[in-house]
Amino acid sequence: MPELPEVETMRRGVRPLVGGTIIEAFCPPSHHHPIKYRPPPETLFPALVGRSIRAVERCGKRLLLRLDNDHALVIEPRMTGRVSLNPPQLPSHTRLVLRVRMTQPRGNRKGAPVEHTMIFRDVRGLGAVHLLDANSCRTELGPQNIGPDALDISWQELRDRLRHRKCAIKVALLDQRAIAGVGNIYASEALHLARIHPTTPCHLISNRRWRTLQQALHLVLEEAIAKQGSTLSDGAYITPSDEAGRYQDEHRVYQRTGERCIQCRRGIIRRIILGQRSTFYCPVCQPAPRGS
DNA sequence: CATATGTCCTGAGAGC
DNA sequence: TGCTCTCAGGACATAT
Repeated sequence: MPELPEVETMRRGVRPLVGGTIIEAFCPPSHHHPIKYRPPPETLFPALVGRSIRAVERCGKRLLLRLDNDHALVIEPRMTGRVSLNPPQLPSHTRLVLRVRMTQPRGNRKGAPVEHTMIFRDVRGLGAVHLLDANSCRTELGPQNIGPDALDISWQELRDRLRHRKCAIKVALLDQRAIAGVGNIYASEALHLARIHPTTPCHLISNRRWRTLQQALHLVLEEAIAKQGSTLSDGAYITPSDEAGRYQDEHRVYQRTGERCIQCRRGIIRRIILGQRSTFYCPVCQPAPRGS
């Protein structure tokens, strides 16, 4: 499931498209249910042709291609969406194909045209592709809907945004309006590193622990980016160059139910359900909050 | 406003 | 072997 590190890996992989011009955009014919396109495909795809790509950015768990007309092509991978650059052939469940011609090929004095193909593929089809104008970008990706990026947020801001809540800290970390980029994997991982029990109510967390949690989030996310994200047993996530991520091997608790904790070497990792999502923790490192 | 629940979707795996 | 069932969870809509 692409979270911040996986989408950041996508962003870095797709960076070679910057400066190129989109010469073709389409979705190959298929029998599967269409994903959510906005505007609908018959408007969206033609609107992309002829546009050049100014920048490739990440907004929380979304990938943004900034275009030369102040629009942005926003790709939301959600559960099983992934991008590939120059795939050998079009795989099943391909939802978008962009052919991009590089206008100024680097290190190529003869100027032979260089082309790239970027595809967005989404097996379960829960993802979305949006073409937003400048105004929609400001509102839909603005602070009303997307909180500060998890890599940029200070511990004080994290605290101030969550400390009034009574819900479990694990649930709060998944709220993209409070803090952007954290998903189910990295919420469990960061809480374990910070030694905070996932059910701890936000309003019971001390200043010292908010700071520890922010540092843990930062560390875990940076570690995961360095390993190009986590490819789980379902294999849903893969890097743009079709390599598996390697951070799943470094997971401290996620999908490690029954294993011995590598941090304290005593606890046995447990799995519970919080907010309808699997949550993993070590009962020794992360003692239950008082009164539960 | 905060929080809880239902919905979408497909393929993998379990169980019979 | 082949069928049916359950499960995975990010974002959003709707309800409380």
